[in-house]
Amino acid sequence: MSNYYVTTSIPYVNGDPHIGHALEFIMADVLARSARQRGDTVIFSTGTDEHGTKVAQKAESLGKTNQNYADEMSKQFVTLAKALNISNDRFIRTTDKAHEQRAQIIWKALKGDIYKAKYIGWYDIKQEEFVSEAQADPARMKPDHPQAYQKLEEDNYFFKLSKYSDQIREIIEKDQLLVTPKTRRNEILSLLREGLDDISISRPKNKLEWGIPVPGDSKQVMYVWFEALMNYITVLGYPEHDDFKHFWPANVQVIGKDIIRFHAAIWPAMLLSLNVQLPKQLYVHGFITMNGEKMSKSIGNVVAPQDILEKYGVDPFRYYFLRHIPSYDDGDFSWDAFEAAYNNELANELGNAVQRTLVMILKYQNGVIGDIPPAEHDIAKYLEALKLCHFDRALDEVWEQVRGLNQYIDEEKPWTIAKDGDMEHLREVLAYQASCLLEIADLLEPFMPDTAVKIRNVFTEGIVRPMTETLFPKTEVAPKAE
RNA sequence: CGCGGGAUGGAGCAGCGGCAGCUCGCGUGGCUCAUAACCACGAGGUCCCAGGUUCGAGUCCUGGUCCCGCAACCA
Repeated sequence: MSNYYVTTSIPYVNGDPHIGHALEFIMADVLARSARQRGDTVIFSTGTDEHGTKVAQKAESLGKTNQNYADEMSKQFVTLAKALNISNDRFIRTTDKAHEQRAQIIWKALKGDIYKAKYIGWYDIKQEEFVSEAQADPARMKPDHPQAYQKLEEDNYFFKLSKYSDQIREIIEKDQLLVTPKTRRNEILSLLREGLDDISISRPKNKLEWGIPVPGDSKQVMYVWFEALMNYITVLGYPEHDDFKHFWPANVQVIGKDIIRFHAAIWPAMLLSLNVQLPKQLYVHGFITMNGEKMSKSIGNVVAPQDILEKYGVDPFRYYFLRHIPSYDDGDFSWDAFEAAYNNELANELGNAVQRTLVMILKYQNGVIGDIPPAEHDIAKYLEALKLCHFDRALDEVWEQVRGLNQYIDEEKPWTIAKDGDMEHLREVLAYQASCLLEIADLLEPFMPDTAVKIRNVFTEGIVRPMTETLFPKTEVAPKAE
């Protein structure tokens, strides 16, 4: 029995929650539920990232105050998490007073690696932001261009990231910070081999006031990324709270592939500078495409998580994204693929296995199961997959059992046994079926918690309790699905 | 030659030196307990291209083509 701490990255609130956020939520949720299932004490934290330029701009364009806008958006993410049956214990907002205060404590603790310098770069006057050398349009660097950039300099605080390149590289090479999957590990290692440069970690207040004030400098606010990363420990009450002492370092931090750099370079450097342990594992998931295309508002192919949830319900949603989006790669969503998975795998294979077992016990034994010996299949591969965040493979393993059960029923032919009148043998066969389903329910628990409960309700206590409704009703038209 | 990843039957993936495999879809047959569900069998692949190493290469090496991600202020 140990403590287990898992986090998601905290979504930036400049847009509505999308499928990618949902994916990350449910993946982390599987880890949390699975840890609880094996008896660990778990803290599962998620939240929202709410400061910075984009949020301020968005709020302004909507005629709202920054805080009001952030409040509304944050609420949407809370709603999504609820709708997805996410079992998070904490929900941190970077505008929480506690976070702001602790961020300032952290800043002070990092003092030794922070210095003030001038940032010089091309500045886009209209957009009110610096443009990186790589992204800048060369034509606009010439002064006679109508929208010419300005060469501008401003005071910034910098963090000595460069100092930590080698140390972080070694830690990742030794898998003390395990980066999963391997390809992501390679990616970050090559980045670290090139060496990291120091990063700017503040903004002048006269350009952007929507941020946490830099302690001791009323003219600067913290750069949003730098401060957002701190949420993983501020939520535990760094530095003095017991939760921090007992639950840090995190067992797994779940992130998307677009933010590896921040989590496998900047964040570890901050922790090293604080003299705090690094998380044990960083799991990096991919992106979801829609019918093979990138989802974007301009293409107009964005599917909101709510659309799917309304039509099919939570567990099928969780199931599809955990099994059919490759855990180590990008994946695709299409209504066709979703429906196929729903009908074949959930309704036909699993739902029907429950149904036929249930009906036979009712029909042949008046609902009495009798003694149920525990079915003990080898779940080593399932556990291994789960440990490696290979959610898709873990579910493949569960379906091996579902399929195995259907084969078993077909081979034993309980209906024939019933006709032949060998009631004791029949009882053994049916009890074994029930036992398999109970085991499947256990394995499914982290992935489809509601379904697991429903299956257990039917078969526990030696007597069948029929379901009030079909487990996964099949239908083409929008079902009120379970 | 900035860095990293990928290219395997209609779709999604596994295999990483020894007869090319899995799931879905498709076809045929079987069964009847069941959500027209279940089970069995079958068709379908020059494993991106060109060279090379090897008795033997999706699997290793070299070169090329195409796709994807990252590339110090966008979180």
